[in-house]
Amino acid sequence: MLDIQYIRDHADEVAEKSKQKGYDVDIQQLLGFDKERRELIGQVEELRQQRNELNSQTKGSKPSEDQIAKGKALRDQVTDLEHKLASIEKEYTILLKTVPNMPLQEVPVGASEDQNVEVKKQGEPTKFDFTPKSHAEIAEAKGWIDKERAAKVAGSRFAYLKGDLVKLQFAIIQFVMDKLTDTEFLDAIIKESNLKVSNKAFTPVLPPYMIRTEVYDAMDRLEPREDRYKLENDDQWLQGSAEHVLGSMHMKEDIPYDDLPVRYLGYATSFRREAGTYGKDTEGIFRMHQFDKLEMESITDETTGLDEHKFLVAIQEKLMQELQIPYRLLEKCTADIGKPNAKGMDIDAWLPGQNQYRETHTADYMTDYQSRRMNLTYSKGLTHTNDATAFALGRTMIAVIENYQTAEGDVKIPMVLQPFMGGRAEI
RNA sequence: GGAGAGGUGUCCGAGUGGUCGAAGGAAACAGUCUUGAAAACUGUCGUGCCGGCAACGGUACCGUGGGUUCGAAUCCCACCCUCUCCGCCA
Repeated sequence: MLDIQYIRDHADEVAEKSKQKGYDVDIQQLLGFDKERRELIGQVEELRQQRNELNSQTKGSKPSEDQIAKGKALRDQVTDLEHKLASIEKEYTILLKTVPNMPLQEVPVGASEDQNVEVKKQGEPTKFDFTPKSHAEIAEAKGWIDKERAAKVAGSRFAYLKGDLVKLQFAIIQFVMDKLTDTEFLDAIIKESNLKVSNKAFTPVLPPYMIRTEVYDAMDRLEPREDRYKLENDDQWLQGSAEHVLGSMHMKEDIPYDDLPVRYLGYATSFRREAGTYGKDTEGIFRMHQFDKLEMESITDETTGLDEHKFLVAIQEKLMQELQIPYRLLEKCTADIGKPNAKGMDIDAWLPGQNQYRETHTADYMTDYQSRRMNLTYSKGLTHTNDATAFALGRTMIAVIENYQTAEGDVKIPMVLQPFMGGRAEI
């Protein structure tokens, strides 16, 4: 949640920026509730004060009839006002929660993802002297993806991945894990991109795939819950991204400055209902209900947060470069960065079979210099910033398959992945 | 699934109706002493909210939510979580 004090002080700005993000929030109504709420708090606390004073007079001895009568009267008044306060507070909180985090100044204003701004293009789109196939066509020919049987077993938008495709996925995982735990690799990126960040290695994490309602909501990632999978008999959900369970890992903890940055590399199979996206992007293994991701997650302080964000993006770029996959870098516009985020970037890989760039990685930057959204507590007034970037394995695989296909229908494995594929150059 | 134990401040831990925002210890911070360090000693040391420019005042918080009472960390009810043992399963 955005801090109410920040909203009071910057009402117009908050209204304007919420709108830019696509959230039409009635700030004036919110401030009305806030005012009403504060008046009631004042009244309630005054009554409580009276009650406490009465109690401190009577302690130690039996209270007189008169004192008891007075106490009873006070109790009734307090209870009455507390009920009123509770109902106002409820409406107030509902409204407050709809206010998104504020985008940073540099985030381009835009009404949809079409207005994301291309920051750079790296590598020439792969050209073939034959007509490239899409990943779905290649996978079908190779027997790598079986959606029909998956539908029989699990329903639509699931897939069995088989054979070499599975090996490819594990190869990519191992490749990324090796790189991110290698401080020399990180050092080189820091130097190259001229960032003031630590070269601390990422800690690999296998997180739980389930998350409690309360925690999910505190992460501000629960809504819209139509897109989440709820477990019927428990107060738990299947996580929709490793970020959800990694970001909440240190909830309600103090993290000493000296421990920063905290860096995790989480691997998780993630689950989304993809409600409302029926019929869209369903070719091959796009938009599955279940997908695998490697997620980088950093917790930093307010002075290094933005550099850390740039660092995570630089890492993703470097990984793409090492895989020699052409890509473009997008600065996400206000409408696309997501409710709890302050800034975001996408890396889109070139997909020859589709003749277009498609998102493979994303980087979200959250900061709560004006918000307490995460419900995290930090030592000595530390403002936390939190970055998450996802390395979508399915999408990356698609990019590898499409960019490295041969006229014979094989796929040449990038040099960097070959050690993890048993030294094979082709599959 | 059965049985038991337990959830108190950064941590450990006391506290069974008013004198408790909460003993004691540890850690941390500042200082005295010391050439320096350790030890010892002294002091500081939770968070949210409301009001206030501030000093500060008020209020709430002892797993969560209800209840009893003039008054609840303490009594009652429900729930959640953690741990141990047994059972079952992988």
